[in-house]
Amino acid sequence: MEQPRKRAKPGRAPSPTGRTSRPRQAEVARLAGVSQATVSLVLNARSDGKGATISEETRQRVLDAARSLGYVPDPAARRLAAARNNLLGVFSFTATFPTDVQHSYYPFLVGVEQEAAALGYDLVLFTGSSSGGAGAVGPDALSRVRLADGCLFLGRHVPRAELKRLVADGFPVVHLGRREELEGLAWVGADYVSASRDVVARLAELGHRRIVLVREDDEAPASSDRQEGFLDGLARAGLPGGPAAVLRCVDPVAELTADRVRALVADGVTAFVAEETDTGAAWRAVSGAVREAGLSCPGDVSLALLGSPPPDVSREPVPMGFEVPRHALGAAAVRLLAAMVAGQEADEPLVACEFRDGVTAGPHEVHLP
Amino acid sequence: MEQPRKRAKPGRAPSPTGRTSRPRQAEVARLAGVSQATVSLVLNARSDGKGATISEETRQRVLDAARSLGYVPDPAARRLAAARNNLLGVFSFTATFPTDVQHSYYPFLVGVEQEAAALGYDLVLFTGSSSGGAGAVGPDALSRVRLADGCLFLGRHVPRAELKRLVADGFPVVHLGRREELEGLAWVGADYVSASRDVVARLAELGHRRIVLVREDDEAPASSDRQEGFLDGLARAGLPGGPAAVLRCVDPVAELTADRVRALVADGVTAFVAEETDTGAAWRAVSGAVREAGLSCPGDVSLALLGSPPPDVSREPVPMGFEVPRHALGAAAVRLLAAMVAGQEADEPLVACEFRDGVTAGPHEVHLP
DNA sequence: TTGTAGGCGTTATCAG
DNA sequence: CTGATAACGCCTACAA
Repeated sequence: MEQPRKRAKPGRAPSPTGRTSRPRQAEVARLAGVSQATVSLVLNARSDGKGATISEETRQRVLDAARSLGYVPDPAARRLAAARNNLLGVFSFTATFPTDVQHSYYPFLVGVEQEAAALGYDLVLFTGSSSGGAGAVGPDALSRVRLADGCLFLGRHVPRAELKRLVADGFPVVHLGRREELEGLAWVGADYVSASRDVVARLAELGHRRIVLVREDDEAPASSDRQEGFLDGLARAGLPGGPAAVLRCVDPVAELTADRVRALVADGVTAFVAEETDTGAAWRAVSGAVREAGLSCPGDVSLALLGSPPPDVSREPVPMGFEVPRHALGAAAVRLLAAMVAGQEADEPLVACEFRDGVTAGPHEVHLP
Repeated sequence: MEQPRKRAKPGRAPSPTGRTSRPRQAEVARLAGVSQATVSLVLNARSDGKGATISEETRQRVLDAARSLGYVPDPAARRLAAARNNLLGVFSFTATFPTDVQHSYYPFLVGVEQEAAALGYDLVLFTGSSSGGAGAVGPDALSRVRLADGCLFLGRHVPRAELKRLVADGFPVVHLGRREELEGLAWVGADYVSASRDVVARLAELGHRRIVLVREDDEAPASSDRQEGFLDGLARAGLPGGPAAVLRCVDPVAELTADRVRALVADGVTAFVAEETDTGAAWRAVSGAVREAGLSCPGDVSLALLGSPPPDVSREPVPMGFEVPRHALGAAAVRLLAAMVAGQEADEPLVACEFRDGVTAGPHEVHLP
């Protein structure tokens, strides 16, 4: 029976570039006088002692041969055989690198990259979420992410149906930012509740007895969390809470006039806490109104900001408050994703924010009657 | 004759999670009631009319099956079979997202992402170049990039041997930034020569007859290019060039004193041109010394900066000069890389800089004797 | 201790 | 028009 002859270049279009092929394990094996499998064994010697059943002499011969040939394993083949490609996806619903740096995911990506590197993963950036790029825009645009071992999602407007499908299929998915509406979707977020509570606690510690929160009129989880923590902080300090402690403004800058601030202060308020938003309106309103009212900041009243100051006012005095740990969030998301990819069901949804002393809050001396 | 039975999970550790593995072409085929090969044919339908010998009905069945299964081709397998990935690699020799945003590749990446999206490629960020991550630091660290169809390299310190290997093997590689030392390495860079020449031309047009360049004492291609363009600009305008027109400083801020500026002006110099460097020292020195010398800027002398002003002086008057088109550079690099991947030998190494009028240069009235 | 024999998922060729 | 089938380069259970 005649063996079918090997085709010269079977199933392969002639390489357009005349690519010279690199040495493979088979050639190393030939040079070392061993089998290809042995080469593989030697090259992937388990560092954990186990399975290292290769004679030192053979080992050296193989190593020498590999070196002299300049052998380098083919990553594609390696990954194919390992049924895993060490790739984590990153999918954002706006351009990952928007022209407007302010709105970018950059700070998160710093953490994402670092942690991915530490864990031995490379990153796939799926493009065209906005720009209408790589994946045809069809309803299965999201499906491209399956090429990675798992995928990280950033951004607000997530196509629920698509994502649900991925989750249902058991594809490892992590969302950066709290997102509890979607059953079974893993996420990591910042612990705004604790952080806000801590800020209030610190103000109380400084002697403040009447503290108000200035927030915008939206229903984002990030806002509710802060309010919850704020009110909880008041309660724990035995301070008056309730609706009176919260100023909910549609347009903070317009509504929080100098007069209003003066009235509040006259009424006994000694500290203002602003929530952080995209626009930074709440903080801008508070600090502006206080200044206009002619009140000195750490002296007459104390201010705090539940988040990071907007970049364009970064030259102003640093407000007491907390930093959203964007690096840490990115890193945590990657850790969680990697755990899911590895089949462990670890979860670490909430990441602590870092308290920031700042210079806008000081002790409040209780005035004697 | 008994066929050897397939092992259940041959050569593969039992999946710890029992995670459902990604669907393969075989399953799509089964669902569609065709052979796996047919699936492959349908999915890679040649757009160039040829070989599209598949009945429309079958085609649809296959497509539907693939969609309903969420099928996505395995990039590793695809690569291994000598096809394309639709993946472009990005490899930087420092962290791609460094903590210090100033030194980041962000502006380039904006262009890279946009162009990749437009061309239908996703991006693979190879991590750990610095952080010692994914690819163990071995000599084969670079070779991971072979998973992609081609790779973009950013950064100064490139392991020459490794890169050379990739290039020699015909793997499509593009370096972002001029790099002619390495034979055969494709690159894209900014056209500093033309841009600098244009700045001089503009100054000459404004009536300036004695113009000097202040540069630092390094040998970076970016510096030499600017000087070359500067001198060429002088020559074309029929102005005095030669070494006298170039102030080469080891420490510009220290060497370019107010006195020296005064002396130069007394000698007939009416315009100063500073090169752009990492530190921005040349520009800082020039603008500082002129100010100290009590000279008004667009009035007494004109200034120009061959590049973008350092961010920390961005509130100062915008200097005449040019912008390094970082977006465009990133985009051009991707275009070139994509062309190489497609087997075309296109090249567009030099990208034009954008002239910036600024407010630091004005007409020079020739004083009557 | 080493060699043998699949098989990972795709692509492309070649007979039916 | 479709179904086998042979690689691609590597990994590993199992036999010798």
